[in-house]
Amino acid sequence: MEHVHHNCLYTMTAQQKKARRQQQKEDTRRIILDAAYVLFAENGYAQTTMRKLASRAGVGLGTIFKHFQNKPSLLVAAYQEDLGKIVVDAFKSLPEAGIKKQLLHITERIYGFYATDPSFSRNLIKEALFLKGEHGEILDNQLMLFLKEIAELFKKAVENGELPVDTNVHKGALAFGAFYFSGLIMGLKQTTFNTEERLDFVGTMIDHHFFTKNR
Amino acid sequence: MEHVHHNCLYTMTAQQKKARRQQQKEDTRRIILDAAYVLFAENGYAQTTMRKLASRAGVGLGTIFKHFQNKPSLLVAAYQEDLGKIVVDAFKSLPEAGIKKQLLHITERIYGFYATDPSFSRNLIKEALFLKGEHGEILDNQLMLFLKEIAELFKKAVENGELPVDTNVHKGALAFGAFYFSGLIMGLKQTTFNTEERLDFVGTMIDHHFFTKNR
DNA sequence: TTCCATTAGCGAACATGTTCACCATAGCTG
DNA sequence: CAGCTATGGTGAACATGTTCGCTAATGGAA
Repeated sequence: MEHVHHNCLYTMTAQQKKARRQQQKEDTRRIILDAAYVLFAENGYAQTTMRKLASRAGVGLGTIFKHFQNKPSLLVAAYQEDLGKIVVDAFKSLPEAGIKKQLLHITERIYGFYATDPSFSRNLIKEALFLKGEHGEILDNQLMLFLKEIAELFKKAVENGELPVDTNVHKGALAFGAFYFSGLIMGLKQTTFNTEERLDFVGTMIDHHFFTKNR
Repeated sequence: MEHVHHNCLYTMTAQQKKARRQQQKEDTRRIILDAAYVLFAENGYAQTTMRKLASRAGVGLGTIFKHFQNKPSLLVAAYQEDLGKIVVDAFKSLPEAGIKKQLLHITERIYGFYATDPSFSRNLIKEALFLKGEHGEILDNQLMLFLKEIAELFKKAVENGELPVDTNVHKGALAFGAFYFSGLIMGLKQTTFNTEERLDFVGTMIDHHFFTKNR
């Protein structure tokens, strides 16, 4: 990443000039974010002091707060890209057959991420849960998109004839979301995340909710 | 509440003497807890500093930490009695007919509590979610008891013939728990808790999970 | 080019949760 | 009663997230 040199200013177009400062800001933001990602992973959330982070990123303490409202926002920002990629990957590698298999596939991928470091994941979930401000809204949007994608899977399952035609795909997605989220929280409450067990729970719930004939 | 006077020591039985110091400790704990309850309710969680609380309770700053591990524990301790009462009341005033009605009744009572001050409730849930230490375990036990009670309701519904005999009451309770919890979180994510809407969600989910004939 | 407004960058200062060494007393032991 | 131990009570000290006024440089305006 090569910075435009100061002397060249007069050769730049207006747009280039306009973009330069903004670009520099974006760069330092990136530096902070990357340093945060590493430090959080290496030393955990609480142990990663804003001062240590500033030092590691090579910026001033106050600079961090010019880019992120507070520590929780920074935590969420540092890991939402990762999580986003995992979700995208999960949807790309979807099994062809069966809505249940598909849902469990996605669940497994995401649980896998949280399972690698439960203690850290607890902090992440805790801080992300009711996060306010810019990053909170980003999270909400991602959640909304996620549910929309899930609903899409349900829609296809209905078209396949796997689910009855009167299925409300939106409600279906919400039900799955409830199972997924509860399973996640239950798993994280234990010291080690038992993915097997949690997947079994979600699978059972899906079975009962979507594939059981009652009375 | 009248304290035993120092001079009377020699007239006390061994047990009374033994109990005295412990009793005094319990008393100051109570004083702190009550002051915390009031201050949290009046000024909110973040605005209630440990110093203000110490001042209000008439104890030293350090004293608080002889009774509670940290601020989140104090928050949870201050409100888990309230919540416990609400749950007990909800079970006492249970409608006779219909498991769905019963579940929604309980849900409504609890949501009602959280709805009165969503901002505060967000803090409470956030801090209680993965709370460690003594108070975390108490919470877990209460949750377990709650689920057991719910399972009991399911069992009765099975005996009534309202639900099929092969119903797994434990799984049923967990499913309800997932709906209840998700509904709570969704509701609290909004600035004002729309109890009506959330109850509708939980009701719909219960209907679909327990009373829908699929295919 | 020169001037001006905006803002990224910065760290001292502040607020607050938490720790800890110390004190006083309860309550046991002889 | 006399001495000892354990511990409730205490606030100074500390660590850390966050704020805020300052500086310098960017980039637009005259």
